[in-house]
Amino acid sequence: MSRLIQAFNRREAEQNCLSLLQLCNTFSKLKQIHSHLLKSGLHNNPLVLTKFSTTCSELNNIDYATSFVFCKEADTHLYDTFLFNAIIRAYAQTNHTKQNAIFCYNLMLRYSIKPNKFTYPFLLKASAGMLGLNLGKQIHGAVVKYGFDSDLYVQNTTVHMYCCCVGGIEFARNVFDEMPKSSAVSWSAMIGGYVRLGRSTEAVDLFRKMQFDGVRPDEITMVSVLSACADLGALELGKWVQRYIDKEGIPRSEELCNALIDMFAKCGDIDEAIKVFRNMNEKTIVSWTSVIVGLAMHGRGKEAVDFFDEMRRVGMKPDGVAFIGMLTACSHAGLVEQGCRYFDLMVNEFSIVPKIEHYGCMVDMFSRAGHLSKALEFVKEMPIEPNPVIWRSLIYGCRSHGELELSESISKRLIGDEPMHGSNYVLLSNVYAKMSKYEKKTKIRNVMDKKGIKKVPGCTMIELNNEIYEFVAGDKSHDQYEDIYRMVDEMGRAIKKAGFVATTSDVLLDIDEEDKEDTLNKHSEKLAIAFALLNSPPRTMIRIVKNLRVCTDCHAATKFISKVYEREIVVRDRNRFHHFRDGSCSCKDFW
DNA sequence: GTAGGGTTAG
Repeated sequence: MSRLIQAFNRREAEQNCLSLLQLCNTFSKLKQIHSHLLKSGLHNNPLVLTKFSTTCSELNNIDYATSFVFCKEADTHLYDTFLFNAIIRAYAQTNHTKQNAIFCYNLMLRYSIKPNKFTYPFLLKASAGMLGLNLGKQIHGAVVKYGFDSDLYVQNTTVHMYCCCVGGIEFARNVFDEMPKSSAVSWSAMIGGYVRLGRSTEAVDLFRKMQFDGVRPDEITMVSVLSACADLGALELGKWVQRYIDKEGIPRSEELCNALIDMFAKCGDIDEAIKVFRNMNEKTIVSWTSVIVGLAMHGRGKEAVDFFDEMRRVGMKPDGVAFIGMLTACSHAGLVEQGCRYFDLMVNEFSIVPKIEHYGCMVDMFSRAGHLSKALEFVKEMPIEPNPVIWRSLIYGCRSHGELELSESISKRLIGDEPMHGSNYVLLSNVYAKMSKYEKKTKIRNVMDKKGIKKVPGCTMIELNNEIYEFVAGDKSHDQYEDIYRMVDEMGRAIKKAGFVATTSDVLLDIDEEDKEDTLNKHSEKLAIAFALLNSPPRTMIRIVKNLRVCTDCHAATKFISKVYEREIVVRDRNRFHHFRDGSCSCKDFW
């Protein structure tokens, strides 16, 4: 090696050194090269220095390069834009080193090294990951000041950066709207930004505008659009997107297939999701996990277990997310023993350190199944501090299994920790309602009113004839609302005749029985179902999406509706799917 | 010699 570097002339030595670095694939080799650099004096070469830094970064050890480049003895005359770009890029790539990227940028300015148009995408990427809107604005300001804001690459990264900052989406949209020219990348960045914020309707609208503007989407754009469909539960739209992808010859990348699987699973067509999965040539852990999570959401725990076993047979190694899927599957299907086995398997065989989410799944599983003391014991033995999500699953379990005192003591604590979080009050008040403690329930309600705490309003979406409709409780904003309410009344009479008795205990308000029933009848899911009965052909399936958990009364009523009106009704709630058919639900009343 | 957007859970 030393002979190679000490070649006849400096130029040749430089070239040799660059190719050595190019081929270097281990850190020990790199150290060897480093010592030869120092001996031969080649460390005083800007090209070599930059390549050295890039190689360090590729071997995940950028700190090694910087400690050398920026040491006290270093020759600062060697610093140039390329060198800084390489280092900033390396730091921007890794989540926990992003602030170093900004630090190096400041250092660069201090040495009067001019940033160029390549510097800013790295910096914008770094500030995107740090979520600081002010920092993002500063970098954007510098971009404008140096005149790099006319560059398409820089513009796209700026849009992405603002999308990633809390409260930055409108800034992103401003930059996006001002762009004289755009590419699929610009649109994907903006659409992806809306999707990440859960503003899926806007994402879909923007996709439509993209087509109107004649910009050809690529497979990355389609991944975000599918993600929006999944979020909305818009199956028809999702199917249309799938046809569009085929028609336009957009390549089906792994990620695109994964997004298709996820879309079908979240839109209620798990069998189609499995079909996409089976047709994939190369399945990744994400593909497997998406199917497992999908099966879990549909309460098909046994099949999820089969899938997991198949995955292991073909040699795919499960990761922490796959185990979350499995634990959720067990939880939703009441497979407590299986769930415990998977938890042990994860820890002991796969050496995965459980995160709070894994513990959350376990607590949820125990408390749903009514093993409340087991759940509490588990919480006590957890090596990490339980979070409010965990306490809330305990209360949910308390409600289903009549544990009044336990839920009161947990709620007290939760309300102390998060006094403005509405669901902490709603959960407790639901426990009271379930046990007919109406005075206590009213008291909670009054506390909420006094503190100005709002319950998240229930909202149900339904897709019909290429249109997405939204309903909230007592909604009168729809053109057809008179017909809808008439239909709700008719539904109420029909199911009563068939033997349905309203379960009024979930209603928050303390009013007399008849009024309670009236309030129940205005629940958003009932409005959506009535709307669907009015506007879709007889015997066709009805699919609705609810933002909260479905309430006991609506669940019971929907069973009767499915029988009386001969309709299969698929409800996606915040947690899972319910398939209602001929008077019963796929969740077997376990949710 | 350097650059941009994406998928699984909670």
